[in-house]
Amino acid sequence: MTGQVRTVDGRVAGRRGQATRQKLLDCLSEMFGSSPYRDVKVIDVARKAGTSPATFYQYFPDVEGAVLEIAEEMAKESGELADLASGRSWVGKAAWSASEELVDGFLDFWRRNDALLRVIDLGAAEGDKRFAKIRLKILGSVTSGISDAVKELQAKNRVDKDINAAAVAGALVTMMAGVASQPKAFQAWGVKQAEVRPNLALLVHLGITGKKPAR
Amino acid sequence: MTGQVRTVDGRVAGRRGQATRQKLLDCLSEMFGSSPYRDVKVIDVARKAGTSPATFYQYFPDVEGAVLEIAEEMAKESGELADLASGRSWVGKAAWSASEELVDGFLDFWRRNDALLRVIDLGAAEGDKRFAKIRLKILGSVTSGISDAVKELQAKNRVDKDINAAAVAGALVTMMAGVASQPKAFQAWGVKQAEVRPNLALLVHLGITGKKPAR
DNA sequence: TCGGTAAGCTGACGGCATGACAGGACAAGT
DNA sequence: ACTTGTCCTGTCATGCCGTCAGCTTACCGA
Repeated sequence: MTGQVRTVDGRVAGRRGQATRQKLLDCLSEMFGSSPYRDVKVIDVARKAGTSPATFYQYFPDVEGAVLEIAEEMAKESGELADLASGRSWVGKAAWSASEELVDGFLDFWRRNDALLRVIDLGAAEGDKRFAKIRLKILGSVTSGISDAVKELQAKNRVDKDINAAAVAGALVTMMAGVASQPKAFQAWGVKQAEVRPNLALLVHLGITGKKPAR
Repeated sequence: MTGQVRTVDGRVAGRRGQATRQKLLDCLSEMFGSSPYRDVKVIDVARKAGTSPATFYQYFPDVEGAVLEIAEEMAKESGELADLASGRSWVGKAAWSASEELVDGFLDFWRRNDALLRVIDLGAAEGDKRFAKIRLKILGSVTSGISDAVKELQAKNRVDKDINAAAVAGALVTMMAGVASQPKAFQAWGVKQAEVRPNLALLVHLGITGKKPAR
């Protein structure tokens, strides 16, 4: 699918080249966890990878370019999210456990990749289409899964027809993403971590089925 | 309340000084709207304000310091948000219009200040306590307003007692904030702007009252 | 074994941002 | 006009950015 890996100046990267390239990506990933986005410098990444800034620019046009690379990688892993909403039963008790699992799976995924996802969110919000595209790829599968669930319930007359399934799905996904990326806020509001998940699951259940869960 | 405005080296700023200081802040605000956070440079702000970088460093330790200043200013204006949730009736038809007005007011506020709020969110998510504090100040009033509404309904036995009011309120506020900061995402999911607000209001209504709105 | 070729890496450079300082410009009062 | 205190900027050292030429390394066919 993707052609060979190429350097900025057009040469094809060999074994060794790909290794250093990957090492640079790894170091950059790690860096996002430890220092603010604004302070991530090429020279630091290069030093950490035991190479020079010039080498970095052989493989990436700039820091953003490298970030996009990492993000693409993560987007591939985000396929696991799709199963959290698709192919589930959203009726009765099954709907409640589906909500719980959706919230759990989503929050876990987000917390595993929080630093990177923050950067993607920022880029997308600032209007960068490349970041927006990746964000869509990551969230799209869950969103359409939820959207389909709502539409199915609408078809069975279990949910009002004048609800826009996609809008509700998008809002619920956005809610989960937001909650996952600001865990400290809930602490400040006097909410324990353990309390967040069930209450979030409740809101998801309410949003999808329009009813209180039957536990 | 706040003491006199002081320069970095401790002198008190006079009339003229405060004027240039303010101009720098204004130019910085404007800059956030037009260029990515990562690329905002002191020299650009200074040039835009018709002064020199040295002057900037007279009044602010760095870009972040200035951002915090602007953010504090905005936090003061965020008092208007408090009235969107407090002192409203959350029963029957009144609850529906309260939901609509809450969503409208919140989204408008967020979109008016989106660039700055993005930066605050990022700072808070990255663990900077100063930004987290400001974020709390902005969102706290709405959150506690919603939280109180839920608690009141719980007291009247109209909402289950095992719901954590603060957790639900926080999640709803986070949802609104997330939706406001990523309007493009909904477009990509095929949802028109006009569709977002009513569906968001529906979710807010469901979350607070636990019931579908009586329209 | 031995060039030849392409890949891989780095030193070094001009350019720009940062941050500190001293001294000049300015306004207001005497 | 002179003084005083505030305000601004020229200048400098430092450090990062992004690029290039050129050196080293690995691979390959003869």
